[in-house]
Amino acid sequence: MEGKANIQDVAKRANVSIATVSRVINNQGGVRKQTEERILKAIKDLGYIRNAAARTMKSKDTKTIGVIVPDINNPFFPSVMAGIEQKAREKGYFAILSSTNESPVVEQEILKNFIERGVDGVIITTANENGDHLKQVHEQGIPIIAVDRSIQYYDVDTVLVDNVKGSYQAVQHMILQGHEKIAIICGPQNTTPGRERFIGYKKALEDYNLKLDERYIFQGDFGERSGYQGAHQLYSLEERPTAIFSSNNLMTIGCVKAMGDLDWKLGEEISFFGFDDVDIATFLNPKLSVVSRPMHALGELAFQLLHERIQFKDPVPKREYKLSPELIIRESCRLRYPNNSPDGQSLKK
Amino acid sequence: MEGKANIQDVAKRANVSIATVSRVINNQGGVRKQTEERILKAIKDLGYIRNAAARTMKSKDTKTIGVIVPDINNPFFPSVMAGIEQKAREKGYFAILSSTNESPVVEQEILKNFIERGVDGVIITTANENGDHLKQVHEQGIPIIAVDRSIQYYDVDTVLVDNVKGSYQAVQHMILQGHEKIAIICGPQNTTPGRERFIGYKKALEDYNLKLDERYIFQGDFGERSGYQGAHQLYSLEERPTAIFSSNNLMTIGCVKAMGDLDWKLGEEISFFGFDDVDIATFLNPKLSVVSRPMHALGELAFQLLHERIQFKDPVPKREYKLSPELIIRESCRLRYPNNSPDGQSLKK
DNA sequence: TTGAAAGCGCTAACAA
DNA sequence: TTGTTAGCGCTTTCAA
Repeated sequence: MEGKANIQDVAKRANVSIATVSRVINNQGGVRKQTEERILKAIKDLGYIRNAAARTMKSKDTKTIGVIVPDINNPFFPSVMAGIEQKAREKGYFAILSSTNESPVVEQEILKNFIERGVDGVIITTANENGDHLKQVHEQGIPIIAVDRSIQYYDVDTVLVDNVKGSYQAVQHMILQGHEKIAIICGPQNTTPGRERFIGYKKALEDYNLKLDERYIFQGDFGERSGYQGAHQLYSLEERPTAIFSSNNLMTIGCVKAMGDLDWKLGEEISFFGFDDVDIATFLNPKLSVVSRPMHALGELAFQLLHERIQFKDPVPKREYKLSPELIIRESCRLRYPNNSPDGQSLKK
Repeated sequence: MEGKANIQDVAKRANVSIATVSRVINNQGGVRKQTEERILKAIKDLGYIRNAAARTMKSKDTKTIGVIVPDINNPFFPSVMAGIEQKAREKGYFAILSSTNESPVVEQEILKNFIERGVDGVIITTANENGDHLKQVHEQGIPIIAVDRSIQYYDVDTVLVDNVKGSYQAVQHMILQGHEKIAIICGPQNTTPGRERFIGYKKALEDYNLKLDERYIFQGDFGERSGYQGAHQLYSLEERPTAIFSSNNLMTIGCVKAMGDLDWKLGEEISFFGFDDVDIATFLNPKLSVVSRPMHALGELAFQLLHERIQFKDPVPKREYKLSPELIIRESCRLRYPNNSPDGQSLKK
């Protein structure tokens, strides 16, 4: 049947009022079995599909949540999104996904669009942690969950990975392997993960009485290219580091690429630890040691929190979750002084 | 200001009628400058954001397109999506993205949801090429563009990669390198790429008078695991192939992993060519030769076609585009008989 | 240049 | 168990 039938058409064809049709559509009961069947048949015959816009105008909620990520090409985000989507579908919600390309302007637009569409909630990894632009969302009474990056200027439920812990442990591992000249390729310091991973790095050095050396700190932007540049810069140092910690997946890839180009022997001349597991990790020789994040779980938890907020509008205080990352020790971080100091004992605090 | 202002509130505050406010919101002109400014101020003061649902009810179009992919974790799709999104944003459209996990049932649901929401068009890589489930969309007069996988039972604009050509050239390359026992790890034969890449493989063998050998054909499902299994199976053969062609990125990864585990020396004992470029390609030694697809362009073109369909509703006949893949010859396919037949001359047709 | 008013398709309160 | 009806917030004639 030609589409575009509306509730009127169905009512007419089934010889009932639109109210009755509405009852059937929404499974509200209170309709005689016989009538219901007639209506169901009419719906099928007409190929009727209810108009969400009209429905939303009355009932307010849309059963839709908006999801915003900064970079859809970073495999981390599709994984998180998959987690969100799965849980959302289970609860009868529908997720609409958007990527900002790290542009706060685009993020603004998307957010506005989300409000226009009346999403019931928003899950966001923001391109602008300042958070001013989220105020409008908040004012509309739309709950927000921050994932992976927190929001500064007001309280939002937040789901993070314990970045400090992850990078601390990674750097600690390097130290215990005897490394002292440990470089870091940082992420942007205006992002939670960028900042926190740097903090973990500094803390580990401090705890083991290694002093921070500016030369070994490279400011990257979480992009592959900056990882590549970072490795180059560190290689050009007169006194090269013996180990490098990379703050995320893409920079790890760039970094390892550079090492190949520079013929900087991974595992021999330069040890390595990366935040985020990557496809290439197990294909390299030596295999990359990494800090791995529970991406799917991150997404699931985010939706769960959002769902609670949507259902119980009461102003529960802000909640913050930190999921633990997992250290995956493979082969790229080798003992620094195989003869002198087999396990770095002398360095223990 | 507390949100949820509507056009009424704005009108009241600006001392005009809602019609005038509407004119300003939609930039229709015909409003005195002074009045417009008053209205703009009211909008700002009230934090007014127009209600898309109400708007849609009148004006029909939503400036929204729906995008469906089968597997958001396959990096191919995020790239395509990025292409779509970019073009869409340029034209003032908003893309809502969904992943089906290769489930036709989920795809159905999503499609229905898209119709309910009144999307202006759909771009889809279907999990069910049969296409019956798309009829309802078609009947609503919503244009559809198929990407990467075609639709069988009725005419839809389609954007594909020239799979036959790509795999033909890859296999041809292997043949010219002197290989005769060339295995293929196939994709599902009920998908366009799966079928077509197999066809290219067969055609190349035929053209060079090599006969098809059942033992060298492994049926995979485009997932990493099946690539892994494929390599294992081929390795277990009494008479092993000397070269393998893998039909997509994920299976390539699985395949190479297996080779590592089996200590099947890539490039020496076994040559390799894969469809789709992958991150790991240039990190392996030897580097992987691959057929690369123009993913971003695929997405851009898809949106462009869709946009045309949305604007000019006239029934233009179905169009089908095939973008050419690119052969990236790196190192994983080596000469088979370095002494006897240096460049495969004797095999030329 | 502005305003009044008729719906768009639906839900839900109230009536029967 | 079913029907009548009043909006939801907006766009868009038509009139002024």
